[in-house]
Amino acid sequence: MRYKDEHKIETHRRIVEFASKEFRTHGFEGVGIAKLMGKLDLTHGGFYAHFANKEALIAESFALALNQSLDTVLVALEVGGFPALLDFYLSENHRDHPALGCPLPALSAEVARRSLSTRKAFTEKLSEVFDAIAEHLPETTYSQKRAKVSFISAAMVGAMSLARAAAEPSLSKAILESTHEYLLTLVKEELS
Amino acid sequence: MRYKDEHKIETHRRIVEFASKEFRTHGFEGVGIAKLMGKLDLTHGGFYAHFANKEALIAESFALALNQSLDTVLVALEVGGFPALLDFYLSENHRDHPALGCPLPALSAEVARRSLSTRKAFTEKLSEVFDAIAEHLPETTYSQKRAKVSFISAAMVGAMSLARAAAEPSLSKAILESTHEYLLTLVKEELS
DNA sequence: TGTACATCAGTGAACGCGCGTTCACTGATGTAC
DNA sequence: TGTACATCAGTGAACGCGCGTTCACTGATGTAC
Repeated sequence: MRYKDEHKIETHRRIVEFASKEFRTHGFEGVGIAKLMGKLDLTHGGFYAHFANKEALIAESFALALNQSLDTVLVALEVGGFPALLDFYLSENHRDHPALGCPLPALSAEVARRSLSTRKAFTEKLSEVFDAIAEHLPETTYSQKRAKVSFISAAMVGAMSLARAAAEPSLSKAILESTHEYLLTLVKEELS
Repeated sequence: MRYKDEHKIETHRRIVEFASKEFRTHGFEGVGIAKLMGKLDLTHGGFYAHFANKEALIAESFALALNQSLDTVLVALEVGGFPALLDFYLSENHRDHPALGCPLPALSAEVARRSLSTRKAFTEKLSEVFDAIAEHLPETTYSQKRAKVSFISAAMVGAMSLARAAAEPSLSKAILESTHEYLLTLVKEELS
């Protein structure tokens, strides 16, 4: 073959990687194929040599973002347990940089409105994420761990969504801080 | 004047009311002016006699949705306190009918990406909502009440966002139920 | 009560624009001789 | 080593479409006589 195998794979990877940031920043509908490809010094026509359509890019780049976010979460857990996870997830830095953060607060409401196949891909990844976090919990049964992970995730995701929407810095910060406080109490209780 | 005062006001109200449902169902970008007006048996041109632009409609109809949602929340609180609120908010019925439900899980991620004026209108309404709910809490200080409301709201909003995105019914239900369980424990603790 | 009139809520054609997608093509590349 | 060639990653014009917004207008209405 006249191009190395790596070549096309690398371009594909670059598109997915960049798209995952753009989607987190502007939403699925706020990112156009032509502009996206242009920012990568490519033209829009080539897009369809890599993806069946925009929906396929959405599913793939969402999964990448969730994987990357999970990696960060696991590192925090290994370094400092749940307190470290709360510190990093519920930080102002995370709030102010959606492009590099967890895709759930930025995009899960939009995922709910997309095709069934996109939602299925999302669901599978989310379940994997819950399982990976659950392993770090002290609860005895699997279902207890899953329940606690679901709750903590819901609270963190909701807090981040609301904190990003709030225009008043004090309100935004208060949402992050109170969620941090209550969740910290919850994960510390189990140690006593 | 040749039309009654009520006439234009009533048309304006119909547009905002219907738009608030459409936005919750399809997102801000998923609703077009022409189609919206068409469904109300009006033509798109008339829209600009009622609103400066689409952004103004977004701000106004989001505020309406949040007001209506607050009314429902307050009724639940008066009827059965926080347990009743959790029952209704974290129900499958609420999950499956976003058009008539709370706009926060459906739209707060999108609000975060809109104009500052829209975000300011959102922030003010959200603060009012928090205050109204806070009055039903037993905590002694205002800031304790606000902190608890922020946390409960964040958890409910996040749980609903994730539950709506999840394609697997068992996962979706599990998120709602575990959030319900943990929040119920939280609001019952204070009684002991 | 019946008619002429002024108002303005609502109409609908038109605008420029960006969207997702298709497709005939081009030209940089690795390979074969 | 140097050249001819086949491949296919990427190009860019074109498609139909819906978007938000503007604006000259129409015609249903309540009012004045």
